[in-house]
Amino acid sequence: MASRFQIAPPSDYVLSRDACSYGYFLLAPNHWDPDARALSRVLDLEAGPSVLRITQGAEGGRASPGTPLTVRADRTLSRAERTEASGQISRMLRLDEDHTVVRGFHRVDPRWRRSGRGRLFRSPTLFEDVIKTVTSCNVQWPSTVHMNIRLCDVLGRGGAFPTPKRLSRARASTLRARCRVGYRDQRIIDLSRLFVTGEIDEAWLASPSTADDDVFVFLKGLPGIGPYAAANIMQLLGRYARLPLDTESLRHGRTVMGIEGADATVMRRVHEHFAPFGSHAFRSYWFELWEFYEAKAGPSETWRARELASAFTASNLKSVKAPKRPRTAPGRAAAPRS
DNA sequence: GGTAGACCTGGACGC
DNA sequence: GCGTCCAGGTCTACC
Repeated sequence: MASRFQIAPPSDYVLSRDACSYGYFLLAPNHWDPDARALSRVLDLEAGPSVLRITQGAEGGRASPGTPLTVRADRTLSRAERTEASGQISRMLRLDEDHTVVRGFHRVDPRWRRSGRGRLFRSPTLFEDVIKTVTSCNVQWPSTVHMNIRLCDVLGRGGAFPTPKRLSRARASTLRARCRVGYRDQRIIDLSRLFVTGEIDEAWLASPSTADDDVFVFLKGLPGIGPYAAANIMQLLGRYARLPLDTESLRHGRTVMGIEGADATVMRRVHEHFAPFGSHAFRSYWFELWEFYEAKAGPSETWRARELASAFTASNLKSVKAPKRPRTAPGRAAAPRS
């Protein structure tokens, strides 16, 4: 018999808004159903994989903020498995960030107060976040989508994302030939081994007593992790002060912010622009980018992964004009959302 | 410390 | 359908 249980989210939580807030919600094994407003994925739990489906209120309807999340599993889960699943779902949906955290962000950047945006989707585990970040480097979005589908199909139990143990035992040739990860093959295996041996310590990385700079230096020393990937993993850890600047930042700087000049100049000015947002810098930066993507492809809660993949190639993005919105620095009046 | 080139895949384009 | 070019971040060798 299937299991069903509920999770109480923060009082301002809206699943369709807060889950559809970062590209990883479109990457396997995650599946967002825009019609039902439901997030499904396989979790590799103690007794084996289980397909979980998360909804808020009536399927397909608009739930009011804070409505309990309903989780349905395709098999009976033990009490321990329900606890395990709840913990992973909480991490994925950032249920640890209550309304006071989001309000704090809106005080610094009031542009997002009306929509309520503030939380960013991530993976159920740090390991999955790190590997997904590696698959997003040096490729365009469709390749990232395909690499994650193949990793789950080839190496995940029952379609789940592969565990560190399984990936650490994989052959580089399998990763390259069947998962199409290219030169990332050995780096992914090496990263997985570091998780298995405990040399990557999530508790230390996530601890408020660990300085951002120390985390950044540590991450940058990992195989396959450079400055961009390290900064991205930091935001996935909930450390939002540093920006993962990449070619998308250049495009945003030029087309949306109107910055001219050489790449290094644009990068520096993008960094300077968001620095005043302090510990919320990445949120401000990201929701500007997200608004641009929504101007191109419609509201993110309507996106379908496979249809969307082709829309997010560099050539397509370059051809789209940015939404018009006055840029706002911290403390200034909020611009109305279009 | 800064720079150039290799790494690999898949999309775009020309024929 | 095939071949070529290009985009993308990290790593290594070299200056």
